[in-house]
Amino acid sequence: MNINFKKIEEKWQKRWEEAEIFNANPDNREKFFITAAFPYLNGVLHAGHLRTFTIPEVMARYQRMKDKNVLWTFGYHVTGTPILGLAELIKKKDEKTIWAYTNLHKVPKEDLLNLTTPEKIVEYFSKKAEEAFKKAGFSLDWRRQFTTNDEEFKKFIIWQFHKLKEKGLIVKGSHPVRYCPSCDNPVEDHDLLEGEDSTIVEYILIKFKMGDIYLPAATLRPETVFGVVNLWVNPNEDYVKVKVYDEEKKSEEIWILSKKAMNKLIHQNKKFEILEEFKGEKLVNLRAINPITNKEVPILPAEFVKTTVGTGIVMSVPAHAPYDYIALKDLNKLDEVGIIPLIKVPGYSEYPAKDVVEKYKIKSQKDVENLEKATKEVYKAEFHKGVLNENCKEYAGYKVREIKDKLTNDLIKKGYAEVMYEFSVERVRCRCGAECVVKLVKDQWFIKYSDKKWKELAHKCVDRMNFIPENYKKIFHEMIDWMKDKACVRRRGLGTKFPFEDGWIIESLSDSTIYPAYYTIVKYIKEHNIKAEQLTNELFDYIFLGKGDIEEIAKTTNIDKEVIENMRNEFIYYYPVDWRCSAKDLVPNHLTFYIFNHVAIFPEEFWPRGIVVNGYVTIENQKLSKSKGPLLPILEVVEKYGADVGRFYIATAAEIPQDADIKFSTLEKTKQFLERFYLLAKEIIDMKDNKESYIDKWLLSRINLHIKEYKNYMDNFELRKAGILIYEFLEDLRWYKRRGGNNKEILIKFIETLTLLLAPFTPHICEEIWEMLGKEGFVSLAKLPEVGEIDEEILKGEEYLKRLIEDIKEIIEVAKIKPNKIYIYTAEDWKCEVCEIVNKNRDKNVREIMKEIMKDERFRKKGKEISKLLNTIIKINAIPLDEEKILSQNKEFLEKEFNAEIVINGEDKGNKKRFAIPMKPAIYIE
RNA sequence: GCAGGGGUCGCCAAGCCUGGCCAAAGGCGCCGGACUUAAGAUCCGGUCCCGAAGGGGUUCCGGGGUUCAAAUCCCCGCCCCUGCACCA
Repeated sequence: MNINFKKIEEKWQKRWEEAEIFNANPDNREKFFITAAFPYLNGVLHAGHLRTFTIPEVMARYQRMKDKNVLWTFGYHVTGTPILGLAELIKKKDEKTIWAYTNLHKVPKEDLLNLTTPEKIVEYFSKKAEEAFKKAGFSLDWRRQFTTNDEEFKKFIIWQFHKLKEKGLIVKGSHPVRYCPSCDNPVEDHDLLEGEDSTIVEYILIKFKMGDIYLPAATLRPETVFGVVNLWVNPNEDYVKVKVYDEEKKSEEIWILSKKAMNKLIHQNKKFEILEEFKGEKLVNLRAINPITNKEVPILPAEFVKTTVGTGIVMSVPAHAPYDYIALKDLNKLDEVGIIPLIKVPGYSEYPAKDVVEKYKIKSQKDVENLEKATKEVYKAEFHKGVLNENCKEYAGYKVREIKDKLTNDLIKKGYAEVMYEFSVERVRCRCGAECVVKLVKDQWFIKYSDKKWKELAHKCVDRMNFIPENYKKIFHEMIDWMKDKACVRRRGLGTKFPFEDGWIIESLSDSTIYPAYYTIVKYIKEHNIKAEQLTNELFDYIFLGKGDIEEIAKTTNIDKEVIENMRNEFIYYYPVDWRCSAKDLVPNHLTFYIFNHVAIFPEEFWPRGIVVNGYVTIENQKLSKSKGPLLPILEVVEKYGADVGRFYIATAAEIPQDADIKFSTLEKTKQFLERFYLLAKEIIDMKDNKESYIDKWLLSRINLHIKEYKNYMDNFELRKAGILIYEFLEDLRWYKRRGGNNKEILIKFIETLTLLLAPFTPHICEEIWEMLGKEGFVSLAKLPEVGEIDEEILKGEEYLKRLIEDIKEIIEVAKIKPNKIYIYTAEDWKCEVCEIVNKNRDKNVREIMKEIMKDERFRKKGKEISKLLNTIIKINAIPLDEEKILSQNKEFLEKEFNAEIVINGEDKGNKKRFAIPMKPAIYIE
């Protein structure tokens, strides 16, 4: 029973292409614009792409069958550094790269060694991607393809940046990066030997004063500044007195801090001139003034002070920091310097630090293990539940977590404090072996995502958008709140030249935010051979914003007025994007930028309408990896299992938000399933009989019920549920046959429906069957079936029979009887009446239903019995049915099933009749 | 740390929002049967424990609670995964 899927697929792909049926042009139908985040082309399309792209592909086909005018297309992302880096690695014949690309990406070695420039790589992999899309049967409009390195597209990006700049959203500033001083370069995760998962943490330096000298105390808890009773230094470490020049503030000050800290701050916009070097002990017992409280405090020695973190100067807050508390006790100074409570925390005394030191039985500052635990506990409790007390001046009464940011900003604004960046882990090392530092990059260009007004617009957009799954609405709101300014230019890589300063290239996440708009017009640019230099800012203003004088623009750009008008109209027709689909990794970056940039540039009617976020893909429980594998290229799936199999499997392997695990054995099963479907269709088409029977109506009802459910599922992107429904169809067919159904007319309707519903998932095999059914035209363009009559009673009747069969079977098995005669007794009338009352009061709860029943005096007499009955009726969800009629109609069927005589409501054998309940008849077997 | 997702009867995985057709769908695996020369495929049945009458018992990470009724709602705790940006 080998079916040549490959041949079928090629046949239909060719026909689709010849007929150009997926090319989209505006007309008077309702439009549907769906997009997926385009792929980055530093390799072949793999199983992850297959999932993320099959979701919109299936949806595009579904909507097309709902008679929508669907725009569905793709571009390629090529800007940035990875492709550049790949070209260099290939040129160098890097062993690991060669291995990965020949074995995982399946690039023949002779081809691979040729890919020594970014341009060649883009050309090669874009061809491969196109081949993969085509062989997977994607219904794309191929006239709209482009890459982000096309000169025409770059003009679009330049226009976008002008729009942002006009609104004041492109700004210059500095920002911290991980940096290797030895390589003199920022380092990315994969450049690191150690400390890959480190993040950059902001320490606050509170500048204590000693005359005109500052001692910057580094802290993560600036809110405790009100409770400082002394400062700590490490007596054995090296400290320096320095002249500090701040390059940003252009100011000069004298500081004392550890030598190590100075060496770090060199990278953070500061220049130093050493005036004096000494050991920490020299500072001991000097006094310094807290700039916030003006309180003078002594400087004391402590060994726990590390100079690898912070400045080597630490504020001491014994009420809330276990280290400080125990160190003061060690020195026997606690009484002398005092202890100031600041934060009230439920479950702790005035001095939480004291509580935990006692709780963990900490005896000295050398007990680091317990001190860490204690510190964590106090910090957590105080941050989450703590409220600042009256010692905290204007911040009194606020919760720590609410006021912390404001307090910090206030301190900085007033000049009492500065920011110092540190890694979250102690050691971060570059591949070259050198220790990395946090460097503050100067004169960097940013997109000002921190802008409050901008954020408000983004929130407004999110409020109106649809999200699949729904909880992403909340997540996007949070993303918008957390968004900081993003550096938008780089020195290296492919991409658009930054229009406002030479030497920069627009960073690749920033050049891919509003490109779906470009899809709507790129076909005109290609068709009319429009050159990059013709694509002026004024032209884009007109097309996307309706601004400017078209006559003028036509003249200056030398583009036909009509063409410009068409572009404008096509944009208006298809925009906004109805759904944007992506895997969840793009949520905190691309998808959020997508929203931001749309609301900044376009009027409200063109803001995004919806986002679909899908989970990841694993293969036999292994994460995908472009460099280590597994990868499973789309082309390999298509080759080994067939396009339809791959599509159906991946689209239904998991619900959208869940991660999907690809299992080869299940893929194999899917293949068998599709083969069965095809053979079944063939069998039905070849049928000669046309026997009508009672069960026909049941099957029709089931078909209609499934059509209805299918549409509900598909409209909500519940592809897995829609897929499972297809299997239910086959189960229905089994029951239909078992009940003696064999009506060709009905079965043709059955297979026709199934073909239509499967077509978005498995279009090739469906086209083939559609043709076998003698239908005109492509199933891809056919209309979905309407929902016909659903006869609830006949559905319930069959369900009743199924349940009865189950019951009888169970008795036979447990009692180990071989039945000769089966007696079936339906419930007495009064029980059916109760059942009816229950069904009429579905919306009420049990107690209320009981009240309703007890209105009748006859029932009141049977109080106890009724309450039991009521529970059972609810539990088995019984509805009133003419059971006796169903039984007698199907007596023959039951007799055949059990090979025994069936007696309906006959002599009460074994005193069983009294057990009968609506939809659960009593049974006696002999 | 912050945020999000998750822990279900061998495995995978529904259900949870909207409590009661939930001993809990479906698939895989396993066991038995039909078909077949055989294999595969397909079909029928079984797969927590007990049971010679459709029943009973014990289950949905652990512990409390709400309710006539909890896998589902609430509280506390444990464990796992992902993201935290300048990188596509």
